[in-house]
Amino acid sequence: MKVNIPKGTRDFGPQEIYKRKYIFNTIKKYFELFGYVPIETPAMENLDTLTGKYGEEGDQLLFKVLNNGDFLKKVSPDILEEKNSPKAVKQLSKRGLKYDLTIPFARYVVMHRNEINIPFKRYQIQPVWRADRPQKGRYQEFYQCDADVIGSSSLQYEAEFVQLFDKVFRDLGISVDIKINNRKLLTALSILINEEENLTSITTAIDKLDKIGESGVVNILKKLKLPDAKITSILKFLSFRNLSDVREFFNDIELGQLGVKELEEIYSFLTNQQLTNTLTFDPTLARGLNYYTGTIFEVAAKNVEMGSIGGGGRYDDLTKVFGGEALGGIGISFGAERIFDVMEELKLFPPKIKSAPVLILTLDPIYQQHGYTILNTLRDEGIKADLYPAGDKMKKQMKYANNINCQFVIIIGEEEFRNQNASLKNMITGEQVTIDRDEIVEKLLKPENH
RNA sequence: GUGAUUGUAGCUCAGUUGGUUAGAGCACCGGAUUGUGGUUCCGGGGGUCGUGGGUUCAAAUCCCAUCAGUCACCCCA
Repeated sequence: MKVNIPKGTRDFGPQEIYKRKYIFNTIKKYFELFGYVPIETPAMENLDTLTGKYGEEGDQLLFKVLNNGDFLKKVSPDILEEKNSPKAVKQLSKRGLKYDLTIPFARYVVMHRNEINIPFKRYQIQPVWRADRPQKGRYQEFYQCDADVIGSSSLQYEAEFVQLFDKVFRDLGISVDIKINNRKLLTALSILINEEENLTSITTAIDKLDKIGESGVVNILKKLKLPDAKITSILKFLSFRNLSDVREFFNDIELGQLGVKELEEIYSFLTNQQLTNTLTFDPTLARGLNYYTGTIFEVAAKNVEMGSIGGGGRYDDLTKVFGGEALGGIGISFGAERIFDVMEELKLFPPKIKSAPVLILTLDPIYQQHGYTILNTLRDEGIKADLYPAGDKMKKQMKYANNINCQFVIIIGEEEFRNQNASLKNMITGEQVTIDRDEIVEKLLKPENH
């Protein structure tokens, strides 16, 4: 039988799990340190909760869960006859796998409005699913690591997220550039050139700049039938590298002034704070997600070819789609899968990311109970330990110990059994000593052995 | 959804213009070494050549279809 796993999914072996946990734990550590509290939401949501939130394309990428029971019986015959999938889905499926963590979070906030304290700072590290075609760094099942603050418009949180990005990537050893911009500036740009109805198209065009270059962006803008003068204005805006130019550029646009003021306030929060990584104002940063209304972030790894490994931004009315009161907020996300790939590529994982147990070897089944007693003594002391099942030749047992990267093995043979002691071998140095039973724990607990 | 590309041992790959029994390295198993792994030497097992069809005296090799992976685009993390 030929077995396989679904497209875009992966198995993770022990080594990969250790590495992934290392990333998640680092992120989690700083989420906690910054006062965020964890929540989890189900793998499945009602389809009504998910559909229509991610655009038409997003709806197609939703995994739908087939209804239980005789689901075909409940579908009206005309719809089956019509072969209209979107219509049929409504009767075939009432649940879907979650597509991101943000919409389920919004649903959570509305449902639990009276239990949460505003401002509510939550983090969430869970898998999400998208029926996308897989490619490098993109899977159908992947983890998102999100943190959001809702119910406050204070720009201190922007500063906080900059520092959160900075510290996490510092700890992981990835050198990054944290790019920052404000959607208000992009909106102001569309007001300035009197193209407000094209805001979204212009924004998505700008977002592609680093991929398709200036000429590519110009081509898109020309297709939108923008006159050359307006395109020139857009390019001028994109060329700015400091805020004073932007302020001057938007002299008469109130929203533009506001955007600059917000960015300046974020910078002033950070004035006396040490950042390991760079923070760059980037007017070309746009981000595709339409719900962002204020500050936007994107984090790019230096020295490696990879899309963004983190991002986020400020939004209004996250909860409005579910009929709750309009609560705005700001959130960021770490692209854990891509961070993993970057760290593999740059060989940034620490060599000793896991610790193998001390392995007890017995040279004859008659000593197995004896070994089992020692095993429990070690475990009681909190020493990670294991006992090789009796019977195999010493060579095979040693090989096993070597393969699982044991630092120490304890050997119980005829001699040790007779003298009530044990042979302790350091697998790294090859050094082997005979010690009393009582000394084993003491010896293994020595700090240089950890 | 659109396009490109690759499927040969557990893994990474070689395999000439179609031509005898499809190879290598690593991994695995055994031995050299009956109480010592990681180094060395010797030996061994393991393949429907992704699948199905076609062309041919003859197909891993050529053609068609199909499935799967990978990569790019759209979009996105």
